[in-house]
Amino acid sequence: MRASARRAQIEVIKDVARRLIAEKSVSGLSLREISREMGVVSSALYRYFATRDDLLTALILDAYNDLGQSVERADAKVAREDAYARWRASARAIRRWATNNPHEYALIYGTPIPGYTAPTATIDAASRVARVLGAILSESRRVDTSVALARPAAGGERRFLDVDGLAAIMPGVASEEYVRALLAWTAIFGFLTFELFGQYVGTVKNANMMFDRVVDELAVSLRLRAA
Amino acid sequence: MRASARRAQIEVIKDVARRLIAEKSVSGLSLREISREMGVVSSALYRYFATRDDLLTALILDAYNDLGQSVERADAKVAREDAYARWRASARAIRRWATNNPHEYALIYGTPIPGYTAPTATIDAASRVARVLGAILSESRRVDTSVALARPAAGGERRFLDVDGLAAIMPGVASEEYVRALLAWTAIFGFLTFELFGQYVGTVKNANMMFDRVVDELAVSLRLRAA
DNA sequence: AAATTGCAAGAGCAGTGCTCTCGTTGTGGG
DNA sequence: CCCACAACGAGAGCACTGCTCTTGCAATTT
Repeated sequence: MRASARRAQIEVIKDVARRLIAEKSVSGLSLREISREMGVVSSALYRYFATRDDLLTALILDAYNDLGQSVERADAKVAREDAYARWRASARAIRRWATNNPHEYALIYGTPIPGYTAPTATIDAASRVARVLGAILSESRRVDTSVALARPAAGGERRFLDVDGLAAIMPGVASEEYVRALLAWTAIFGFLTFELFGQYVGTVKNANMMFDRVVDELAVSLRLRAA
Repeated sequence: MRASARRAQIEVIKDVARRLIAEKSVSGLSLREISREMGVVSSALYRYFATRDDLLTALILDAYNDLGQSVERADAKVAREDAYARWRASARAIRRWATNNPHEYALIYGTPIPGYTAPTATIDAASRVARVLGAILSESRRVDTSVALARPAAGGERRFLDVDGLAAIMPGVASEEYVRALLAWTAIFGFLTFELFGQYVGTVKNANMMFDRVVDELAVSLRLRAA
């Protein structure tokens, strides 16, 4: 009974923190304000989070899992064999989550907190999105084994990539494609970072449409879609 | 005489601030510590910067210009007509600057400061890099007018892009190429953000080599280089 | 019923950004 | 030349922050 009360209290703290982050920003989040909102004294919070960064770490973990779950669900709604539709739906789910939760996006994809050593649990949660994208690519190759490599590279990927880790995320995908796969992943989040952080001001007027174009362009590059 | 002393003092403040940002982080930058380093009382700094954010804005402006100048110089060293070499040199210059000044990179490409309205002067400085990349693409099209558009799109770019602004940055480039051009720009910085903010842990082992591969991939996409 | 453990309260410390007032000192116009 | 003005640094102070420590109460365990 006491343990569940504790878990509930932790959820309350995180919820209030999320609300305050949404109102102000992450830098404007203060434990004292959370405690004031909760009608409790600030030192009480330290029973649940030893430090402000610990609270932020918990929020980061939740954010990664929330995003990951959103993308997994979006992907699951599409016919398994339609790789392009899955790719598009997943990418759009990422953007939808990011634009709906810009501050939490900033929390996980923005400037890291000074002591930027990510706990392993965080890395695990962070990979959920990558796993979805990897699975789409992987299964598309299983369906259509005829896709010829446009530019069969030298294959020295082991020198600069963690080939084993990547093979686990997208089994069956030729290592010559890893660069393009990572580039697509990077481009998706690079786009959102640029959009949300204001770098597109003066160039992109309708980020929604532009995003779809970029997603299509990347789909071509990944050969999930014909040019 | 007094005006120059004032300018000098401003430079000292910014230099100390840059050093402290490099040591700790931008969030760990405090005016009081700057003042202590300078052997002056903290309120004295307010004669030069009305607010902490004003100081940061000044540092952001300097960072954009420093990066822009680095890239301009790198591009200038390469034979004008060799578009691919210029592209690669410029991209490498961006990465070199970013890895040499990670905290200043975070300052300009990381999570924006709460009051995230960028002054116009900042936007101007920020576009210096884009102008270099645009010029490379633009002049490459002037040299080789035979490049056929791989996928002549519907041409409705006006609906989601600031076509006029983009045309000013890369004159002579067909608007059907704008998406790919913006994508390349986005990918470069997306890569650096992922690299510097730790998202590549567990996948990319040698970011240096991977970056070159990505730059080549983008060069192909921009048709600055044959596949 | 007694002992232990979890918890909130409150005071307090060192630090922050920022404001205000007060002498001092350099500078330009009459 | 000298004086009024403006710029400047010093210092005190306000409201805020994260975090620590002690105290007393309440719930759980033994």
